[in-house]
Amino acid sequence: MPLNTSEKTVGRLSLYRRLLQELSTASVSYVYSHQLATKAGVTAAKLRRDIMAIGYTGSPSKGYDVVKLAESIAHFLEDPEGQPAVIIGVGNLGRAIMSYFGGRRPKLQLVAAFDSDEKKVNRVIHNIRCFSADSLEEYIVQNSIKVAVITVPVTQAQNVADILVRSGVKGIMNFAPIHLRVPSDVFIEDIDLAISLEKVAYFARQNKQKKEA
Amino acid sequence: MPLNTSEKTVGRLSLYRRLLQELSTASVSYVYSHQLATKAGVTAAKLRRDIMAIGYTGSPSKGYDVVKLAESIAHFLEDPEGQPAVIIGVGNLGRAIMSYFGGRRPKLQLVAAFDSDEKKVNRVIHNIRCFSADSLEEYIVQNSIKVAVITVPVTQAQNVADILVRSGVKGIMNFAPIHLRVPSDVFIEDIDLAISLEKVAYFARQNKQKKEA
DNA sequence: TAGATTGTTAATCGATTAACAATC
DNA sequence: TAGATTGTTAATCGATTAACAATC
Repeated sequence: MPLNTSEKTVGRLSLYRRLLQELSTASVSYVYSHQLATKAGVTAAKLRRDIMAIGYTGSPSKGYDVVKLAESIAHFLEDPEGQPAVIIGVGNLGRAIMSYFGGRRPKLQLVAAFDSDEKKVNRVIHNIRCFSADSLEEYIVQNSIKVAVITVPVTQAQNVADILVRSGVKGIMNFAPIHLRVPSDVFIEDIDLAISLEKVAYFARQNKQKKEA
Repeated sequence: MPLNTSEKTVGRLSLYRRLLQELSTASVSYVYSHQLATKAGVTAAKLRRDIMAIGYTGSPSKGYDVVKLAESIAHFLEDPEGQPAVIIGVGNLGRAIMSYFGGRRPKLQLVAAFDSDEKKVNRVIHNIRCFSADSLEEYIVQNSIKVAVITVPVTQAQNVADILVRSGVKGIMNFAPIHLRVPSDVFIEDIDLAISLEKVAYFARQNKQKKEA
């Protein structure tokens, strides 16, 4: 099981697993690379390469065993002991994320939310309890949290990130539109909604220009 | 102004512009490539290459003119006539996105929301009016909408995408965890929150394994 | 066997990086 | 001029694609 799997490959494996789970609930036992690849929007060769990378082997006559491949990917992606995660910032976006991930996956759950607004403290939103931002560091250390989601305003994001890193967090999903400065051993996934929408608008427009040309 | 600018380059240009606007409000007139690059989290050489690509030229003695470069990027990214956008799906995530983009940029605004739940129709949420999903196609055609955001449940996403494409939409920001099938001239930006969080968890864990090794 | 698959290697493509000349 | 920048080209790196051998 190689440690140097690329970010893109990991993302695709996550996608394959979800599609395999759907097939599994539909009582499909085997799937060919091109069938799964079509659902995932990738080429069959790329999918085979990804699956090969985690050491799983298909059958030339039957294709891939749906249940076994899903388990194999889960074994690759998931910590068998589970990975609790926290979210900091219970605004509109934060609450939407809490709703999105509330009890979604047993091995990867949002277990606590934090906000500096005392009115939100001790409320339970989408089954996740909200704590005071003052208790963030203590909570992370005591519960050995390694994964966090940042949905605070941009002005507070770096400060929150510093606390997270200091407390031992090693992976951050960041919605604040700022490049967070963290040590190289901390993984950051930036989700910049403004940039994404601007990209969509740009390419939607380019398309128009092409047609007119 | 080349049409074949890569997706990544467009995203970075969007980021540069935001940082330039911040500098502008702080009354900074000139900025060197390495200063701006540090804020953006890229190398100075890459930033210079990106800026070169849109035909803007800096000064070896002063660096880049903050206001002029921001205008130059805006001219590259934005439609001078403005690009209205719509959102389909007024659930938790949809409302958060509406809050996020409500009146953010004059040239790129969410002008309408759509939902199949009649209880939401005609309500105004974060300054955006909610319409019936039945009127989606008519609205898009009449208002020449080219940009849309999909925040409906996964089961409805492809159906919505089909309506959007049929009505003339050319760019879609898709939050539903499904690979949408659209013509090649329609740009799709997939934002899969589950995959993103799973990636973060994976690399947070890898880090741990490395340290232990 | 024949056929369609899978695993694997070689070729291609593109983006990034590094190095250098041009400029104020 | 000297120095630090910018614009530009060449080298590198990695991912993707294409081609082919191995397998059931």
